[in-house]
Amino acid sequence: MSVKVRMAPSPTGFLHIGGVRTFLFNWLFARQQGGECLLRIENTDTSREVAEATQQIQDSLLWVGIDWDGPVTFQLDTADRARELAHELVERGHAYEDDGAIRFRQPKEGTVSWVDAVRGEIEFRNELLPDLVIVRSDGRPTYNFVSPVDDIIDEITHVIRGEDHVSNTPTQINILRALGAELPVYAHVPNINGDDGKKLSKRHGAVGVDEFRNEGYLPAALFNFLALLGWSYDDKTTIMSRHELIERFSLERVVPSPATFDYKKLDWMNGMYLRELQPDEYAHFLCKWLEEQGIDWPKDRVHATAPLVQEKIEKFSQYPDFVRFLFEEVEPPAGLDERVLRAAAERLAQVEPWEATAIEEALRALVDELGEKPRTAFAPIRLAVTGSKVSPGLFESLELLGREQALERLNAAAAAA
RNA sequence: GGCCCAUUCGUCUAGUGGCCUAGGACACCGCCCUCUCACGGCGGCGGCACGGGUUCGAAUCCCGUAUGGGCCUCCA
Repeated sequence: MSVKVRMAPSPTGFLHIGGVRTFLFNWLFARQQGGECLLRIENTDTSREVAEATQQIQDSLLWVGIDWDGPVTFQLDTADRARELAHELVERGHAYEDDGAIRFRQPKEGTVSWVDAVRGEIEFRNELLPDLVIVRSDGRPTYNFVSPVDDIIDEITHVIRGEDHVSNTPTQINILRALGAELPVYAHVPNINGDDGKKLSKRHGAVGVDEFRNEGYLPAALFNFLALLGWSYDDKTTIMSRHELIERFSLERVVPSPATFDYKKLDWMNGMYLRELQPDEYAHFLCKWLEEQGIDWPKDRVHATAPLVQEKIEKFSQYPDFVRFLFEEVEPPAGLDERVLRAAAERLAQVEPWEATAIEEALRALVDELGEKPRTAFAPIRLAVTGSKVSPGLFESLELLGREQALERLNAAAAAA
């Protein structure tokens, strides 16, 4: 039998990064098994539905690189069928009416158990399970009923979901049995926490996919990072392509304990991905990001800066401040070494051609003649030209800035000294 | 409170009874490289929650305790 899984977000808001990780495991498993991965929006509780959410969820998944098979389906679409089945259960004594609602009748003795693909055997005593409402008094079926019903309809073979569903599982199994259906394989993946051990939320940092996008992370890096939260390939492999991840993923290697989201490690990994990009790809992604952020800097100049920053930043949000001096005026501090600045201006006026290598040669010779150390002599020049103590390579920066502006800034800073 | 789950360096993890005086990665610290910042290289710090068993031998198996988390809604 071919594998079929489903990603089942509820449209109550933007897609949470923890949800993305759970969906990623579904997706990886399906793709690896050559199976199908469905997207089902669990909108049974219409009162909590947020209008934009459905579209936003799809955009977010696609951005990260997670797609699905067939059309997007909605839990509400099978409400009629669920209601029918509920009434059948009533007729057969597996459910009963209660104040206009319908409650599922749990078995009164024995246990329900299953072998969870990530946690092993889990067992509950039936007598402790409450008879839950499966159809509300207004006729709308509830999640815990429609979900297993949809799994039957969709012929889901593996239910891979967050560990917060563990305690729903015995009830869903009892419902499936009462309905005479076969059980899927269950795999409950661990939660993702913030650094205080509590559920990941706003106060820990970014949690919505959009926020990661705005910070300038590469989808491929986030994808790789998320895959490693609760899963590993072996004892030393960290960077893996989408293709490798698909090939190597397995539910057996998913750990049962919750993970903490480590933003610093994500930054490092994103830097790795950024550095491995071809220069033109890098520039392309960078331009796209700038456009999304509404930063309107000349494209050709942005392209020219790409090789200067590629080794130096780990996410695009660090880009604007790093190269701002090439696009806007600078305000260097007063009191820089006037002697060095004037000498540099004078020397740079002569440099031919105006290219990084020639500029470097000239400045190094000058530093030597002045009897200065490179590190001390280049500091005021950098400050005068870029307005900052931290910048891309000085010579490349000068080349890009252009002679005219470079001299202007050098002289202005000298005058202020 | 009840039920269920979890517990290896600060963090992500490797580890399925001897290969472990516990391996890798991020972070942190130091050194090297160096025009700043990064990158890269080298080195360092740092962990099996605790207590009992089982066994010739336990991070690995069992029991208990502690801690953390999830669920207990006519939410999903």
